[in-house]
Amino acid sequence: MIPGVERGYALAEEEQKPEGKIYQAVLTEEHLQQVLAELRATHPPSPSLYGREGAGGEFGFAVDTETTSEDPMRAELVGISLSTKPHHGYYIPVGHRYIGVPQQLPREVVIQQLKPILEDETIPKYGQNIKYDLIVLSHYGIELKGAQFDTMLASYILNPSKRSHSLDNLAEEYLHYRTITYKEIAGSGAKQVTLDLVPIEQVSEYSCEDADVTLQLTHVLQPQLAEHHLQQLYQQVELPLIDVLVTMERHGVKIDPQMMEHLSAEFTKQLNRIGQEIYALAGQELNINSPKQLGELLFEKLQMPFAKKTKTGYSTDIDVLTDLARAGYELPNKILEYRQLSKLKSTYTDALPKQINPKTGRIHTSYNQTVTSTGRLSSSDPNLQNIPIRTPEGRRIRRAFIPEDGHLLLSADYSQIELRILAHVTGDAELVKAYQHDEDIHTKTALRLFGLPVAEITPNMRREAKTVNFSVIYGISAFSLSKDLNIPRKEAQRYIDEYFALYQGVKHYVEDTIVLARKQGYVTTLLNRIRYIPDIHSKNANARQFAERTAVNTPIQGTAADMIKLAMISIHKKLLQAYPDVKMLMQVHDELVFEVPEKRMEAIKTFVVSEMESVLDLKVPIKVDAHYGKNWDEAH
DNA sequence: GTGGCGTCC
DNA sequence: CAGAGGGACGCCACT
Repeated sequence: MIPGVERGYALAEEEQKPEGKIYQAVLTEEHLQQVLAELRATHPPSPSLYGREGAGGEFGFAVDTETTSEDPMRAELVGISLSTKPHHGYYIPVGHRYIGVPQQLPREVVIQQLKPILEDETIPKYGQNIKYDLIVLSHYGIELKGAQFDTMLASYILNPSKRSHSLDNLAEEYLHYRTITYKEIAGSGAKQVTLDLVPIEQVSEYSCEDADVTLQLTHVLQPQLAEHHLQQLYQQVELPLIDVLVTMERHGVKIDPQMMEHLSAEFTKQLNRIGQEIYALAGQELNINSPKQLGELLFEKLQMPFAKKTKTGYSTDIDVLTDLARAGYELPNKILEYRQLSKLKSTYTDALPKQINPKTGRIHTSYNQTVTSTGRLSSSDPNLQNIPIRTPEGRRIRRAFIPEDGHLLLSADYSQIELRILAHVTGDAELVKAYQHDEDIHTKTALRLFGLPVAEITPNMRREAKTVNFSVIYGISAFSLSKDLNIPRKEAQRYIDEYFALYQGVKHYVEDTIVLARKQGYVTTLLNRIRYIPDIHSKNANARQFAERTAVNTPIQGTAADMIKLAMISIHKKLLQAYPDVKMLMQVHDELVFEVPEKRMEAIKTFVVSEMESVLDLKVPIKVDAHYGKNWDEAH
């Protein structure tokens, strides 16, 4: 704790909340009716005000749910807090269950009474990470509508690179107010308990404060969005995306746990076999999963030449082991094989079945909308955006992702989306022309790199050109490209030079973007998503170059993120109306996966492709590939 | 909790 | 001369 600053109190004298009972626990029917009347009274006076820009915060109320779990798909409702004006809050406990708990209003009654207000779209609601509350409330028959402001999303849109957008941090930053933390009322570590076991008086103070702070933050953040011209991105993209993500997360995806178990058993056998081979070659037993022990074995006991070091010792990563294998050593290959299987088993075939929700029998990832600096989504618990696909063993894991009976999986992915956006953003004549004429961009680059006619371009030349095409987006160096392609550094540099000689618009874009980032301190995407690049002025050359690559990459990656978000929103709205039995299941950055009734597949496929391709009008055509099948692997 | 490593786009 | 690829999440070992 910071000396002199007690939790729950303002940091500065003038910021202190007024004295008096302003946070109230609601325990009687009479009190509840009073609260409901107050909530209804927050209705905007005229329908024309609803949804009007700038109306946020003037009417409506903040809402927050307290539950027994961080995972909304497993959470049970403990209480609901509401705030209609700053420094005021109500907490309605419905699920506390400790010895000596006072009489609470029956949950069913509270739900039934709150439902019409929470579902009234014309009454604005404010929340912090309101996606969570939407999912929890849905399990009690409430489809919250009118969610007009999410403070976490607003903070993210204002500055996506911040490490945290938690309410505690937002309160401190924007209100200079230190909130009661979750740990302070629930404990931490082994002593942590769920909120249903914490006294109502304590949870009431905590929860009312959260609703209160959320309301206050809405007043502060809403004008800031307007100032930074971020309202459109917020209203047109991030806010409507919440409903899409809620639907996806709630529905979940089906996996075949038996198939996973079978794979795990098979991997175990192979791991044992390869492990024995490794021990034999090593002349000792060791923990192959320990980079430390592995480094000591390879570079001390066996005296292999070490290529690079980490902060803590020898590096034993895939590059190092591959180089050693190329040099003729047998052991590194075995270790690589072991590593791959070990990864697949521990991260996927062992872990995924444990994530099956017992109530739904499906896997419900969490899509986080406020993590990445570029505007992409991330996925966790479990992460469904890094399911293997490259190797045959990996693809077997994808085969365990299956549709509901009578359905098929449809996968639709943007073809070369970042290169197409590069063409649009840079306006490069050659790139634009190539895409407008539907040419093979990798072959086109290969023609230049190798100075040969089309007929003489080998698949390997095209592959190398493909690597160059993609590497440019990331701002790769000749050093890394040479390692990637296993070619001399000079040759790699020649590739890069030839690339920029052909695509001069890209060269100019790279230069101009760095200059612009220096001048304004940030870069933006097509939809005006912003990312600050403070290190662009760093005197540390490394940090500065990193910042320059970031500045160049972010508008590309971020615009691709904008595009697929728009597509998700559009598809969601139209699907809900026309085909409610079609479900969007997953997003993997440039891919959307759907669960589709077999009979409807052809129509849906055509619809999805058309929506994804047309959601933004760029200088170049956008192409989407779509496939379907009985599992996620087949759908590729 | 941190670092190394590996999976994805 | 060192460091030299954008964005994520999760598992394991080790401290």
